[in-house]
Amino acid sequence: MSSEDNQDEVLRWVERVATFCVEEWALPPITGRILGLLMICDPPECSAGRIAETIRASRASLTSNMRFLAAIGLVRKVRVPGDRTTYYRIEDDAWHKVIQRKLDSLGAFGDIADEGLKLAGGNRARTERIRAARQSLTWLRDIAARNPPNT
Amino acid sequence: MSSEDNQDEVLRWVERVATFCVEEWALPPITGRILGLLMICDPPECSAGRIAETIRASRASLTSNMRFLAAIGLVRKVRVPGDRTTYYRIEDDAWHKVIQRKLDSLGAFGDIADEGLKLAGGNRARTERIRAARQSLTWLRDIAARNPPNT
DNA sequence: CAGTTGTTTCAGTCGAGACTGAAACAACTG
DNA sequence: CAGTTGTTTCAGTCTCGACTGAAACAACTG
Repeated sequence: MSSEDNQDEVLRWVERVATFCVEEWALPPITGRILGLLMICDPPECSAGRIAETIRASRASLTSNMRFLAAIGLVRKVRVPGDRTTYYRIEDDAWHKVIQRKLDSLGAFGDIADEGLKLAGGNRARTERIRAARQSLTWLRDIAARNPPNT
Repeated sequence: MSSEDNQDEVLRWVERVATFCVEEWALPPITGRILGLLMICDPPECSAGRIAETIRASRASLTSNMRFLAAIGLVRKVRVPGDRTTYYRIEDDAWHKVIQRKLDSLGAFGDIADEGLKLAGGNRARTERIRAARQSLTWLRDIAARNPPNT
């Protein structure tokens, strides 16, 4: 079923995911490939060694990337008794977390904007630009808060 | 009013905006500084030369950065008759555009996810991860479409 | 214990691209 | 025309950090 023919296609798909991660979120290429592969690999758990050879990356690179991905909570370590290998699995809510984090960062920018308003003083023309920015930022954050995802 | 005392504070604020742009959107530092300055400068229009000296960047860098910012529609060129200088002004909807673009890119990822589902075939455990990702992505895009900003 | 298998660390390479200075260019003035 | 002021181009530098290979390490087995 998941024959070798398929493998090429899967790799191409992984690469598309990686490209997206690189361009939109400025992640390193290998990090993107890992995420892509972990999204579609079968079974869902995969060892660092296996990932490394599949995406043609060094094990050293895998180590540091997996540590990073685990640290930010996108990937989980899975250890199996009687097996030396550490397996990794993408978190079910990985992409939700990514998006949520982006939304939170908009909130942080809102704070910066607020202080900018203070700095600009009462000057209407000067505060208007910042106010417009702040408005757009809070807009998205607020509707996200008001329309929680149907889990 | 906007005295020299203020200048330092403004520059610090600009730097905070720049840092945000660099960390969250992976823009080059100078690009971030330009955006920050254009948000708060008085008057709202500012020449490349003036920006350059304010944020301590070369004119060459300003040229390429302004071209980039104009190309993606965040900044507008303003020319005044009888004045050789080209002025720049941040677009009123600059940040709205930035956010909108990010939302659109999520749609693009949705397409990638769809093709991933085909690749993964009927295998339930395999499609579930992709489905979850797709779900989170479309969630935000959809509520954004349903709750247009109050312009 | 030696042997096997997997992981981590570390020093170093390498490429990308942000940034600059200087020179060329353009658009005006008197 | 020469002079002034602003802009753009271009070649080159320089920093950053992603990535790797090799060696050290860890956890097991017989």
